[in-house]
Amino acid sequence: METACPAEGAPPEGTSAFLLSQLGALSARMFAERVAALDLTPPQAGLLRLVAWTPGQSQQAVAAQLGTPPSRLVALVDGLEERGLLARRRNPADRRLSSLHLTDAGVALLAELAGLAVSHDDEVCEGLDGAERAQLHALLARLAELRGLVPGVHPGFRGPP
Amino acid sequence: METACPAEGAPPEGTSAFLLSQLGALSARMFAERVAALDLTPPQAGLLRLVAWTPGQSQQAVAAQLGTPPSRLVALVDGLEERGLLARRRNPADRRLSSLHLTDAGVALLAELAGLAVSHDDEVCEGLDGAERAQLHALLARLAELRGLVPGVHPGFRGPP
DNA sequence: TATTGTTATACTCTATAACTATA
DNA sequence: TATAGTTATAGAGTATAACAATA
Repeated sequence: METACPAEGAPPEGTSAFLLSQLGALSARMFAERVAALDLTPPQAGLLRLVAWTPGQSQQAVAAQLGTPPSRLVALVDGLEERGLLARRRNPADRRLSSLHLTDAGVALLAELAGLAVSHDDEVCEGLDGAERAQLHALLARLAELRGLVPGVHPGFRGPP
Repeated sequence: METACPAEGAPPEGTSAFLLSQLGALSARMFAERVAALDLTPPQAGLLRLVAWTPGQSQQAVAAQLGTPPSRLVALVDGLEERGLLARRRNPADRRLSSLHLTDAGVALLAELAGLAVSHDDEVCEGLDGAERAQLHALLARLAELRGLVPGVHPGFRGPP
């Protein structure tokens, strides 16, 4: 597996960290292609997912969870609202706040997204048998938990500081 | 590990593909921070690495290997050349071609980069014991090979189509 | 005419900061 | 005055296409 490198002291390209970056980028690109078929970008899909998970939150709260500035949410929500997937509900008690909710169409699309995620995962793991997939998943889940990665928050967002 | 989701049909956020994207993005961000200490961007580091690996290639050839348009290389090479890390050598036989080579300073910096890559890998794998690290590395290497990922080509570049 | 490297331009994405409306 | 959402602006990074030099 190790190949000789003509330049003295060249960095090891085959580290797990490097492979993780490569495969992670590949997985993200493949996912982006798939959600594009649903006319969604990965950040839009991530927002949809988060709103489904914790409905009724304010845009500020959602932005904080995603680790993105609130201003970025505006265009994101706008796009999904225009397509009837997401809805802003003004809080009558404090009219500055608008809580986010999925519409029925949004829930339906989310179901499609779920199916897509399954086939995406299958494509990414293609070539590994069942036992190997379980091993890989266990190791990745361990690392993610150790690093405090928020489940469901897409890498398109930085995540909380 | 599985938590209930209030929205029907929410996509499984804990797939290996999703974890791979999350951890890959994290690893890439951590690497970017480390190379920033050497005043390099990840694409610059990737270019340095590739030139070390296959010195003397034309910019067109390097661009093709990285899967990036040749025009993008210009600024990249400019920056590294100004810092005395990389050198263009005009081919006297065909003066359109300029081959790329590392300078001594470039080789020295590459050695630093190698050390950095090792500690980066260690940081990414922190929390796993030796056996688990070996398992993880084997699985990732298998996947990378199956997907035809070019060793050493940084995710900052798309890679050959 | 074809090819290498370069420049010019435009586009996408994101963050920062100023603004409004409510409180 | 303080806060939620919005708008405006600017920056980084990249791709596309036009260009000049050389063959």
